[in-house]
Amino acid sequence: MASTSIKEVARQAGVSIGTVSNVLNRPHTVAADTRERVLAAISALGYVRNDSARQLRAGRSRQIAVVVLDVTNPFFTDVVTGVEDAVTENDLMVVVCNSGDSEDRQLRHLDQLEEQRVRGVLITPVEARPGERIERLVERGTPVVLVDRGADWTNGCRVTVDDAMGGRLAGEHLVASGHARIAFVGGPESIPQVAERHTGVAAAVRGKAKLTVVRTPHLTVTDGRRAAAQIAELSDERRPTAVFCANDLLALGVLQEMTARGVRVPHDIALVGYDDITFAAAAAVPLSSVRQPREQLGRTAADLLLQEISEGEAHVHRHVEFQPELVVRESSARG
Amino acid sequence: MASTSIKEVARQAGVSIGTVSNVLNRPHTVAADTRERVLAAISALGYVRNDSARQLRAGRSRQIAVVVLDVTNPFFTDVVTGVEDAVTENDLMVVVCNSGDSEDRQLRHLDQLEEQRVRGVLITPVEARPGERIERLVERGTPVVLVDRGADWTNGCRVTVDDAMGGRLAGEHLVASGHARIAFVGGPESIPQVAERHTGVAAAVRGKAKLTVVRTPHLTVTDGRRAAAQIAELSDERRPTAVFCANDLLALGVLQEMTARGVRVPHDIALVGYDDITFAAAAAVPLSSVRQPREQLGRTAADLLLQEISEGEAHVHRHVEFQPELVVRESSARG
DNA sequence: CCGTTCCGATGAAACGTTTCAAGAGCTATC
DNA sequence: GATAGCTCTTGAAACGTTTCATCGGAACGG
Repeated sequence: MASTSIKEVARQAGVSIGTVSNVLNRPHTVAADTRERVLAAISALGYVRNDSARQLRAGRSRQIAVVVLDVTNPFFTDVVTGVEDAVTENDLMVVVCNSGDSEDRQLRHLDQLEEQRVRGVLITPVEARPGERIERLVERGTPVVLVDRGADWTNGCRVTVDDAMGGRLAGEHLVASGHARIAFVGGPESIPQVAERHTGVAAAVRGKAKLTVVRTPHLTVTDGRRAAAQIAELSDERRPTAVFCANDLLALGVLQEMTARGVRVPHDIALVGYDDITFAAAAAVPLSSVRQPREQLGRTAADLLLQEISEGEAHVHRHVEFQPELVVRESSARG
Repeated sequence: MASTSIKEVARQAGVSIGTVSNVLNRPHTVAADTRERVLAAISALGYVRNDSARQLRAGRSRQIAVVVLDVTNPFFTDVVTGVEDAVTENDLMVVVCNSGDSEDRQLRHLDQLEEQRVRGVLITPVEARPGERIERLVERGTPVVLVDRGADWTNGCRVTVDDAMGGRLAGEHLVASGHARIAFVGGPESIPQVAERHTGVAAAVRGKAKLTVVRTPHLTVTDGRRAAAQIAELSDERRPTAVFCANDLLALGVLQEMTARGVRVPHDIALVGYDDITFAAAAAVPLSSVRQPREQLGRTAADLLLQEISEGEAHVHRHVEFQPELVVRESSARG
């Protein structure tokens, strides 16, 4: 309980505390028998290093932080997995913080993290672009890498996925499949990702098919069902023969509502989602979807951070953009 | 970059460091104008408290850790959310560690956490019951609460969900719906949860219906499809009219395969899953499922830990068991 | 036998807080 | 005008490491 310190280890082993420290940090500089004695004392006393003291002396911690928007969102948990992969070799530790989409909690986490002198921060900020708090963090010398956020931010590295390209891929696929009337389901446009995906599909379709837009208040299954109901009620000659949704939840909702109404997917209407969540492949009709390299996003973000940490002043910020990939499944197979 | 210390704040404000510390920790004991001066200096210099020094002095940290089996599993992320809810009021911080089902990583995390002198640990250990490392942690005075693990462990608090009861609920529901031949799909039995759910359904069904067991190597959608194929190929008089799956992924697989084979759910075969993951309600045929109070599990675990922390020696370990709840949806509606 | 070199161990300083006994300066009381 | 009792501030010690200059002694060369 009363945690034993290096001092007691030293006494027990009959050496000075400097020697114990050497055993811990530079074992080769210590004579073999002394080392043995110290190690014996350590395990006899159940000594555990005190990281606070260590950090205090070192002036910095050995942790990097990932601040995610929402731990319950598979996108972010996959990113975290990628980060952990990249970091494990270095003797750094990853701490995961959840802002839960609350600016207040994000703030509290950043305060805490700065007090802990973390070596760096990977963050998808609640706001579309990093606010004053994050800028201050950077200014004071903590490297920050932005994940999937912050167009035209230049004070740090960024990793993003090309959402316009994702929209384009979906659009091109549907046009190539011969669809002349296509709907884009998604919203609100204030989410940059949604707007970009829209832009992308619009560009791909332009001049080749008619694009209808169905706005949704959010990106949920329920909103998808509502949008599908709207679409299903259009007259035959106006009803699109293909739907591209801004994410998979919407697409699942669309699928569900269409099935309930006897509209067959893909026979009567083709369907493409976005994100390729685990359940896309497992849906009643396996869902075509645009996949983002989530783990790689995390891995790369972590690599950039590690580079910035090791390069110090010499570091030049970089922006890495990933290309998404279209996964074609039954829901958009040529009927 | 060179983080400013309390000392420079003191100099800038023309007071002693003790006074600065007082402004930070007991503002009311400091004269108003002095306080103002100090606060001005703090913001002018961009001073950020050094948590390591603080902790070193205090002898303990202000963090509690949650070590989860798998961050990408929605079960655990919901538990984490519950923990965060419970902890926010206290000025403790939650750090999330992911053992990724690897004993090695779990070990590394526990070592790190102990060096950091965390106040307590919430953990679902990789092993079925806490191993030597966890016992040592407890012995040395770090409170540990086990989440959904560790039958008959007495060295700390535990929270669990009554899996046998979950199985029983599903079984009773299906029997009450008039099914005479029921299948249990799941495996491996070495997972305590699977075995308990099996026991529960067996008890509920005994004497009222015939229970067939279809073993699966894992708990995935693919395994569910395979199991469904086996079931679909039985002769009409032997084929069960209802299936209870050990988790929702299996159930989704079963649903998919049945649909593909033209077997209608629930008309030809009823289906009940376990976990009530988000996508259970969003499946092509909304899935009946046994729901576990995931967030509450986390909240309660955190509460127990906080109690143990505050009660100290006087603390008596407790075991809280939650009852799951059956959510009936279309997949098991009376045909 | 002396000077040099090398190996290993030592002791003290430093990191940035918090805490607490003690002191300084006032006011109120007698 | 001395005493006591305030309020506010101070200075020093302590927390447990790491680091680094220093030192003792052995080995070695001349």
